[in-house]
Amino acid sequence: MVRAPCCEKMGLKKGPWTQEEDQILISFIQKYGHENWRALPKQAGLLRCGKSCRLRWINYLRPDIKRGNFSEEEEETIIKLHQLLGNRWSAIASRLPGRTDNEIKNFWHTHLKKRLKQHNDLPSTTTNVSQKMEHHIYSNYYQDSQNIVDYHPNYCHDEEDLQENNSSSHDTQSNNKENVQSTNAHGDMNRFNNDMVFWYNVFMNSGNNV
DNA sequence: AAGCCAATCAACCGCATGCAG
DNA sequence: GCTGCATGCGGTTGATTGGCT
Repeated sequence: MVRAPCCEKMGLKKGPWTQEEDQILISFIQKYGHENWRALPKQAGLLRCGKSCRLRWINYLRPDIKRGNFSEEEEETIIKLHQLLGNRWSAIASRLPGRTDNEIKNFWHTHLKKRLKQHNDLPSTTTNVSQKMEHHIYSNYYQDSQNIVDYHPNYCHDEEDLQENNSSSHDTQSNNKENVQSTNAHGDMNRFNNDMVFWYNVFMNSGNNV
């Protein structure tokens, strides 16, 4: 719809945050919360746009943020969730306490994507469950470039959608899904649905075991 | 020591969505 | 139902850092 005014045009500051700005933002939010991001910088005396403040708070200053390297468990969770949800980083982040969508997105692009690409090259040497899972996923969905389009998990919304996975969709993205899938053979669709249900179950059951 | 290059990650941009009037 | 505002989200950029020659 209508875009918020650009920071530059408003004479607002861009670029890296200073410690001083961080402090101002933290103490303001601790005192008054963040009901209205747009009004916040003005009230707090920051020369930033609300969007920038929100991002800084969510991705860096929030007290419950977990910083540092991702554990193996977290890595595997991200991989599994990415298979289920696609590039829905905020949905993935919501299942990883203390991690932000931005952090996960960066981690995916810099580490996991690369790592999983390598997995493509070692077909039968996998030993543990997660390795087998990853291999299964990639041999099914990623090896064939055609499948990347046809089966891309972006088209699946989240667990709720998966549970009602055969039903029709209710937004534009899902309409695209229908359009894309209508060009596929029914057999492919069934395989897709079966696999998605399978991985959904794997994921739901893996919580305590990974 | 200097220069180059790749990797990393914080931050920005633009679009989508939800909601109130 | 339409319009406009606020926020959320995903993609992308660009500055910084670290490793290599």
